Order: sequence, then structure tokens, then C-alpha cells
Amino acid sequence: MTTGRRGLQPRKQPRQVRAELTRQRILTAAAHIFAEYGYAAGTTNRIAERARISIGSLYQYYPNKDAILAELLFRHLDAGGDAIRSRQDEDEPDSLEEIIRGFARPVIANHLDDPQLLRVMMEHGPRSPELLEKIARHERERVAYTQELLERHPEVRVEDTYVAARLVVSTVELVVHQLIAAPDSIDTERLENELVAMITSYLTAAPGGSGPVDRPHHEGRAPGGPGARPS
Amino acid sequence: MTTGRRGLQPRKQPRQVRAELTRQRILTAAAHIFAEYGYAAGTTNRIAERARISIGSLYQYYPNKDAILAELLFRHLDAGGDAIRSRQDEDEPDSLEEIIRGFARPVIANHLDDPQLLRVMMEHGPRSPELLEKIARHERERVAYTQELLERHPEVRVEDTYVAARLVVSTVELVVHQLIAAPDSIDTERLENELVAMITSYLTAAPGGSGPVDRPHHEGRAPGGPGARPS
DNA sequence: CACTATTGTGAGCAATTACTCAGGTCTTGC
DNA sequence: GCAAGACCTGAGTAATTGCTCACAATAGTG
Repeated sequence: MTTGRRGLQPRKQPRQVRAELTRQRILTAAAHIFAEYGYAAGTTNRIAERARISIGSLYQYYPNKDAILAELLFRHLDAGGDAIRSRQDEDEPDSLEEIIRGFARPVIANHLDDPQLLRVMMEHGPRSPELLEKIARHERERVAYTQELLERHPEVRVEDTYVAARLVVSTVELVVHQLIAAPDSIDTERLENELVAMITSYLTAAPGGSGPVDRPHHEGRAPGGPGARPS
Repeated sequence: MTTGRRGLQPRKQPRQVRAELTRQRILTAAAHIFAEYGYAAGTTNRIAERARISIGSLYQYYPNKDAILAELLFRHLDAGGDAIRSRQDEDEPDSLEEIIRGFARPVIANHLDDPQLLRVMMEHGPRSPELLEKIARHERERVAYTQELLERHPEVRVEDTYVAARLVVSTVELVVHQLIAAPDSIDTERLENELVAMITSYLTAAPGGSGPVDRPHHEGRAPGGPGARPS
């Protein structure tokens, strides 16, 4: 199938405008093809055909098929990261609900373009070590950032902010992904609201309890503060 | 790649014990191979090799590669459905938390066997119309059942039980899947607890509020006036 | 214009894959 | 013991795929 690892970096730097244009055509064509056919059936020849260039040209810019998907994924991750980071730079003192909403909204927006493509990327992505590393780093950053926010915010009451952060990040990403890509798609706005409500109520609920009701049993939360250690 | 649709039903009924045994070998071998190599790289020859039978025998039982994955998926879905349904038959009057836990636990248990395989199945599955239908039906059943439970339980306070049910089902399935398969896996028990806590607090929280705390400000989540435009 | 560097072309190769088939070996029923 | 079916075998085939390479076209420079 795919020839072995040969690096994922693009093959050459374009020196003329024409080249940069071709590059872009390849990328958008690949996005469509992968989204429509999946990774395995999305052949390089098909991509070239869709981009209206020859297969040879394609391989002048990308050393192999993986590299195309890689670039697609990089761009997506970068876009997502930027959106969230830009939000961070704004005025900070939001309510917790607004903060969570600030997580959910960019993720939703980022998935509206082409849910199918995202799906393909996450599916096949982790087979290449470089992609795996990139994704893992991205996720770790998000978790760390989220954890920091949780720890800083007084409203938050969870035992282990690390676990909570992972739960939150995963939930937002996955649920948005699934429910937007679903055939019977849920209204975007409602999805955002419900997701935010769920996470916010989780974070602010009394630890070990289920909702506002007092729950006498259960091992109490370690009073040592928020610095609960990840397992 | 795969030859076109030719049905997914097994090719023949085994009449001797020997045959049933071979069948089982194929299935377990396929499970391992798919989990290890993914669907595309998990070739039928490799499966046959691992099962220590010839490739010809394999094709006596399954008309094509898809059919093997299909059977694997069917079995998984059936197992999951059974686990939940068996729980339903027990004494009903549980607390909401216990009900949600009754959802989460079988899902977790079902994923502990081989997360990678599950991943492959969900990834590739939806390409075959028959599989797609099976999965969709399974999901619809789960959502319907969940919605019914939500409506019956007095503690639940959500606007739209259908949306809530979908959210709950997706969240449990996806988050469990992701966090168990993750390289830095979270402790199973803690995962269950946090997940249950999140969902329970979401379901029991007063609509429009976030958690037990009284929240004077903020526009409610009523459809009338959230200033929430998607970016 | 001439010369060079950059970019584009597409037939075709090597490798891989799902799957077949002609013929073997084992089980069963009598 | 012996036929008839059930089961198994594995070399081979047709099709597909990622990718190369020898060459053609275009753009930049003097």
C-alpha cells in the first residue's frame, strides 16, 4: 500500500506563484476526495484528477500520500489552536459558563466545514508516527490549558482537575464531531447550549454528588486543595 | 480495493464441528489482525495466516472482507445491547445516578477487551450500507430507550429529552472509547465515576442554570434570546 | 532572443490485494 | 469399506495503487 516512511515534509518550496497555486489546488482537492471516498479509496490519481493537474505534479509537492493528509491535519489543528488561543488573549474575567462556551464554539465552528474530512483524518491519522506525535501534543496542550483554567476558577469544584480537564476536552471534541456529522444532525446552537450546560454543571456540582441534592456517603474530596495528582 | 457489494452473509452453514471451529478461528484472528493493522492493511491473507488456515477456507465462510468485519461488529453490538437490556429487566426503581451508571458500566466493560478493534470497526464500518443501517438502528434504539428513561424519571429536568438522550448516549460511548484507548489511559473506576457525575448533574440541573448555585445574571437558555450566534 | 530554472505531464512499473478454482483430504452414513 | 459429500488447500489472476522518470512547457533574466 503506502510505501514506507519517507518523511512528511513537502518536497520543495514554490518559487513561482503558479506553484503555490497548484499546491493549494492539491490540498483542496485532497480534502474533498478524502472526505468523499475515505483515505484508502481516495487515491492520489483521483486527487490529481480533481485538482486538474497531473499525478506527477502532485508528487513534486508531496513525497507520498500520507504527507497530503498530514498537511491537511496540521492546518486543521493549527486553526483550532489559534481560535482558542486568540480567545484567551481577550478579557479574561468571564463566567465559567462563558469560558466553556469559548471552548465549545470554536470546536463547533471548526467542524462545520467538513465533518467527513475530520473523520477521515482522525481515523487514519494515528498510523503515521509523526502525525501521532502532533496530535498527541495538540491534545496535551489543550488539556493543560484547560486544567489551568479549571484550577484558577473559583467556581470549579472537582476532585482532580487533570481528569476533569481530559474529560472536558474529550467530551467537547468528540461529541461535537459526532453529532454534527450525524445524518440526523442536531441544531448547532442547541448542541452548543446543551454541551455547555452539561460541562458547566459538572464542574460546579458538589464533588461526589449528583446535582444539588446532598449526598451523605462517598469518600470526601481530598481537602488538600485542587492539586490532586493524576493517577 | 474491495470488490463491490456482494452481501455480507456468511457463505455456508457449517455441518461439521471442524467447520464451526475454523469459523471461530477466522473471527478471532480477524479481530487481532484488524486491531493491530487496521482495516486496510489487515489483509485477508494475513488473517488466514494468523488463523492457520488457507485463504481458500476463509472465503468459504465469508464472501468478502467486509463480511468479516460485519460479523465482528454485529457480535459486538449484540453483546452491548444484551448487557443493557439485561439490566433493564432487573428491579427498576434505581436512583438516576444508578441508572446512568448502568449505562456507563457495560459500555466500559465492552470496550476493555480490545479498544483498537472497536476503533477500526467504527472507523470503517459506515462504508457498507448494511453495516451503516445496523449501527444506525442500534444507536436509535439506545437513544429511544434512554429518552424513555429520562422522561419517566422525576429528577430529570431538561428541556428536550430527545436532544438530551442523544447527548448522553454519544457522550458515554465516545468518551469511554477515547479515554480507554488513549495511550495515557485513565483509571477505569474514576472514569466511570466522573462520567456518571457529569451526566447526572447535567440532567438534574435546573434548566438555564449551571449547577446548584443560584445564578442571577445571564440570559437563560430559552430559545428566545441567547445571543449565541455561531461564529 | 537565448539560456536556465522552475513547474507540469502522463504512460507505465513494481508491488500489493481481494478473491478464484482445480483439485486434494477428512467425515459421515450405509 | 466405500462412496458422497463436507471441508481444506494455495498457487495463481485480474485489478488496483502509489509512485517514478524521461520529457515538455512555461516563467524569469540578461
